[in-house]
Order: sequence, then structure tokens, then C-alpha cells
Amino acid sequence: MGRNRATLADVARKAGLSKTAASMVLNGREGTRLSAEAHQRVFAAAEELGYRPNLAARSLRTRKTATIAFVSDIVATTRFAGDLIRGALDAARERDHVLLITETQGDATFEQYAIEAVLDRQVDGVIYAAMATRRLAVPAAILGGPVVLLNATSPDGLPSVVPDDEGAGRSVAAALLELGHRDAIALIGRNRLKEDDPEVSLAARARLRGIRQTLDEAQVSLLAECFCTEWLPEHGYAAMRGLLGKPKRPSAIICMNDRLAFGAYQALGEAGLSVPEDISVISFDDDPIAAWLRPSLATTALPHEQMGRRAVELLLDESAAESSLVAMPLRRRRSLAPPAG
Amino acid sequence: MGRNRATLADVARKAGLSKTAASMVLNGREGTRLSAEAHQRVFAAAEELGYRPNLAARSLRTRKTATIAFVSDIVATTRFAGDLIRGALDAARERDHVLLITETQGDATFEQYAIEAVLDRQVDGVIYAAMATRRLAVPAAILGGPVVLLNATSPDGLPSVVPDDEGAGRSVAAALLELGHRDAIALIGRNRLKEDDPEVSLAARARLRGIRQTLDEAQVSLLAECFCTEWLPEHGYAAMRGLLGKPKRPSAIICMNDRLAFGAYQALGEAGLSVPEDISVISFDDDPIAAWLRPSLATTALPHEQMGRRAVELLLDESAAESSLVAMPLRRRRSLAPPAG
DNA sequence: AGTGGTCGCTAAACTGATTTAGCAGAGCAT
DNA sequence: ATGCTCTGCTAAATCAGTTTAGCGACCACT
Repeated sequence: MGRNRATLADVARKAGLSKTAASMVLNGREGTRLSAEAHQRVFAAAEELGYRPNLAARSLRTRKTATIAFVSDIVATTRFAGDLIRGALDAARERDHVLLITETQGDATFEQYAIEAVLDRQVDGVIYAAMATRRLAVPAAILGGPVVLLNATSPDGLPSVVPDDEGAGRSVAAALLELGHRDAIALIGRNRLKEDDPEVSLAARARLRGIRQTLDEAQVSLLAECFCTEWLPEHGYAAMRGLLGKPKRPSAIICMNDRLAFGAYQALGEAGLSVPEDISVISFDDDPIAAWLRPSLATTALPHEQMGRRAVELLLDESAAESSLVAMPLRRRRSLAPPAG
Repeated sequence: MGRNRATLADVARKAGLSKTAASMVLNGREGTRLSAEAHQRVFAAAEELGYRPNLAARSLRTRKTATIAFVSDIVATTRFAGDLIRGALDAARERDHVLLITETQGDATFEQYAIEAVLDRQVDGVIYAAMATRRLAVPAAILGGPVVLLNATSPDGLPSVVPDDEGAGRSVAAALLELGHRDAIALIGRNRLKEDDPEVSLAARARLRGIRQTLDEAQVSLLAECFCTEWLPEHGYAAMRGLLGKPKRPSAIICMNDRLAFGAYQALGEAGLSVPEDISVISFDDDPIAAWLRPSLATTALPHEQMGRRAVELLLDESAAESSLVAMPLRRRRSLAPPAG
């Protein structure tokens, strides 16, 4: 891989100058008194030889690698990881950096290994990412350098990038109120564990808070709240069936995520009810299936790609703010309508 | 990030030996005649100082970085990328390597940049991955070192890892024949572009070949074949509606992927037909939605994680074979039943 | 007593960049 | 003529490892 590359010494020789001169010219150093002609010669030589600096040699001296570590708990199990990574990748490229990716799988041994691996490679900074928005403890070892938390917060008050779930909760509730839904709104996806343990999820509580706040302001209270042990389609299905078994049928359903909503759609379909004519449905995440459902599902998007970008910005740009709350835009789709009757 | 780390010189000093001795002991070099006691002292000193080698310095000399580049066309748009990466990540960790990830977005400028970025960092090898199984041309620049194609093949005959789509086609057809379906099997998802241009897809043609081969052997021919411009739910939906409008209703449907099948389910639901009582459905990919559908969808799994692993093995393990075709296991689920009547 | 071999270890070169310290020559003032 | 500053450039040190070449002590053998 890349043997016989021209070295700085080759460039200097070809230009008839010293390595020092070549190095300074190529690095665009200010304040050197090298002649315009010397600049020309160095650039020409570098061009001609196709010179590319050996980054190992450079970072040995400078302790900079133009490399960022992206350490996450779980890469694969969620589709969202891809977007997070892609955003970070883009922003890193714009800043001439590259991403070193490792995964801890939530395992202490792997985490230890991952941290050592990236520190050994002298990365310029670490993005510590969680796949579900949550609070976590950052290993002390990486606190020696710049760290940004992505989709997570920590007790240490490190800079972090998280989605505005509370705002999303407000948007969702407001969208229903706007259409005239009031006393027949039901919620699917309450979950004690997610709501009470910030190390499991910060999203559940924030979404709920946003929903409650907006409904309270309109003096509306929920018709029903269904608890689900997980946020998967089967749980949404079961919850929806439960709701349909009750005397008062809801006019609108808020699901805590799109997968629950998918399950709810299935139950509604079986019961012969139509979305949105009989019941409106709105949700969170903007999983691809939201757009695939019939009718398409209104939801609030987790802007993962933008979050990934933001993390790199916080890490590398001096000017960037300390932390950031990324808005979750509402996607108005076919699953919303005014209440029937 | 990792300043004041102990150096090899520190370890040597503490052990009362030379850097040479320390280096040799720590690298477990055979054939050195260093005493057992010297070994002890070096290990003790390294342990005590928490010594970790500076990889930049090491790779400057050895031209090895224990880093693999994972260059892919598109990371984000498909969920599968995560699994591919995760498999590679795991296998890399087991071999004490780390993954440098870049994305070309199918853009020549970005590709150029990505290639340079990884070559500058002297990666030990490159995994060149495509998100849809296809044929592609590998940039000449990376041919200087080990390269493995992942989910792709190239005219250069480089080692590659691809799923056995033809085998999957056979499994799918065989599963239906086994249940007694014969003259009323329809296919959804024919697509000239995907079938004819290997730079777009290798999967479509291979799947089709597998299906045809198995049906031919049983002297069965397809009842109908629907063409779709894309393999998305809406196209599956439209195709299924088209089929239901014809005089002879199919007893089983083969969809070229799970998203098409999802669309087909929607059309069947609207038409008041049940899967699998009225119509069996089987498909390809094992997208997470396959398990979420009601009834759960039988499909053949793209073993992305295993493919990621395999690519690293081909790249780093001497013993590994040249190329590999990874089996796509059949997932038998609820969407299959014998033909009605 | 001289020679050769093994043992246990080390000095120094080397990788390819950056950076510090400083040199030679020109121009100018005293 | 001497000292001073400025210009344009370079030698050498440095980063932290790996690797080559070889040194001195000791033993055995003739």
C-alpha cells in the first residue's frame, strides 16, 4: 500500500532547496522569508513528483492525526447509526479529517479495548455516540482530549448533541389540537423504564413532557395511556387492540415511535378502521417505514445526519457553541385528519 | 489526547536495559537471546508505567498501521450498511485492527479524496464495499495493496465477498414447490435495469436465475411476472393490485425483496385477502420489517454481518480462500401455506 | 596460548516529517 | 573599517519506535 512515494527530501532535492524550506512552503507558513521563486520551485517539484506527506511521520512530530474517533455503543441494531455516521463523515471530510469507527457493544471489555485502540492512534478528538438518546458515563481515559457526546449527555457536562424530543412532543400534540382533536387522544408507548432511567432513555420522558405541556395548556387531558414493555410493532398492535376494546374509541393516537405506530396500523386494519378517517395517527422518529405505510404516517424526524455533522463541528470548530439541541421537524403526512363527526 | 505517555525509552530505563532489548521483549521476538530475567524486568516496567507504544512511530518504521480502510459507495441510505460494518468491526477487533471509514457517495471527486485520505494514512488494506450487490471498477490507486470487494465483484478478479442470490432464488422457489404450489406462482419485481446492468445490480439476475432453474426442473412456469421500476413498497402495492385484477388469482407470490412484499401485503389487506390462507408470500433480504409484518414474512436473509466479517478475513488471514459466496438462509415464517383448495 | 563459538546485550542507523537555532551575505550607519 | 540589522536560507535536533550490526565476556577445544 503506497510504497515508493516521494518524500519531502525528494521534493527538496528536486527544487534545489533544503527540507526545511520545502516543509515551510508546503505548509504555507507565514513569516518565512523564502523567495517567491523558491515557492514556485517547491510547488512545481511537489506537483511533479505527486508528493503526498507521510502522515505517520507528521503526526509523530506534531501529535495531530487529522483523525476523529467515532466510538458508539451499538452500530448495527438501529438503522439510525448510518445517518449519524454519514453526517459525521461529511462534516469530517469538509475539514480534511477522517473517521475511525469502533463499537463498544455496551461491553466494558470492548469499551476498554476501543478506547485504547483510538488513543494509541492519537486521534485528535472523540465522538462518543449512543444509539438511543440517553445519559451515560464517559470513560476517564478519553477525557484527556476533546470529546463530544452524540445523542447522549453525561454528568460531566461535556459538550453534547441531542435531539429536541420535548419540542417534538409539543409539535405532535399541537398538530392534533390544531385539527380539533381534544378529548379523545390516546397515547401508546408509556414505559416506566425508559421514562425513569436516563441511562436507558432521555427521549421517552422528554417526549411525554412536551406532549403533556401542550395538552395542559389547552386544558386537554389524554383519553388513555397504554404502557408497552418495548417500542416494537407487536407492542403497538397489542396496545391498539386494547384501546379498541374499550367503550370510547379514540379520535387520535400518539405513538411514542414509528414502530409502535406500525403495529397500531395493523390492529386498525384488522378492525376494519381507516386512518385517518376513523382515527388519526402521529408518531416520532421518521423511520423509513413511516413514509411506506398506507396512508403515510405523520411523525417528527430524528435528524440524525444533522446531528452527526453537528458533533464534528463542536469537536473541531473553535467557534461552535458548547452543546446543541437539534430540532425534530414535523412531517405532516396522510395519517392526520380532523376528528370524525 | 494522550500526552505524557511513557515511551519505550522510559520502560528501558526503568528495566535497566536498552531500548533494543525492551522493544524485542515487548514484541515477543523469537531467537533473541535475552534472559528470562530481562524479560521479567521489561514486562514489569511496562506494566508499571502503563506503557502503550506510539503507533505513529511504529508505523513510520514498519509501514504497518493495524488499520483497515472501509470505503463504501453509500453508507447511510440502506439499513444494511450497519450490519456490514459491524461484522467487519468485530472481525477487525479480533485481529487487533481498527476501521477507517469513508464514503464516496458514488461521486468521483469524493472517491478520489477518500482514496487519498486512506492511502496517506498507510492503511494495511482496503475493503471496497457496495451497498447493492453489483459489479464495479476499483480505482487503480488502491491496487498497490491488498483489496477485498465487499458485496461487489470487479472485472479485475479481485477477491470478493458476495451473497449467494442464485441459491436464495432456488430456496425460495423450492419452498413454494414443497408446499404444493405449481401453476399459480406469480413474481413481483422484474426490472430490466437491475437484471441487465451488472453495475446496477447482480442480485436481480441471480435471484431470477435461481428461481427459474428450480421451477424449470419441476416443469413449472410462472403464472405472471410483474415489472417494477423500483423495489419499493409502493411498487409492490401497485403490482399486487394489478395481479388481483386478473382473472386467475395466484396462490403464491415471490417478491424480489421485502419492501415489495410489504407493499403487496398492503394491497392484499385492502382486497380483504389473507396471507397465507388465500395467498402465500415469500421474498428476499430479511429486512427487519419482514419479522414485523402480520403474518411474519418468509424470506431469505442477506447475511450482511457475516459478509463484513468474511471481508476482513480475506484481507488479513493468509489462509482465507480467494473469494466467497455467502449463503442466504431461508427464514420460514407465517406467510407460507399450501395452496387453498 | 590461541581460536572459535555462543550468550546476553547495546549503539547507532533508520523511518519522514516539523521545528529550532543559526549562518552567510548584503546593505546601511557610524 | 567596524558593527548592526535584515534577508534568505539550511544544519541538525526531534518525535518514538524498529532493526542492523556488532561488542565483550565466557567457555570449550586443540
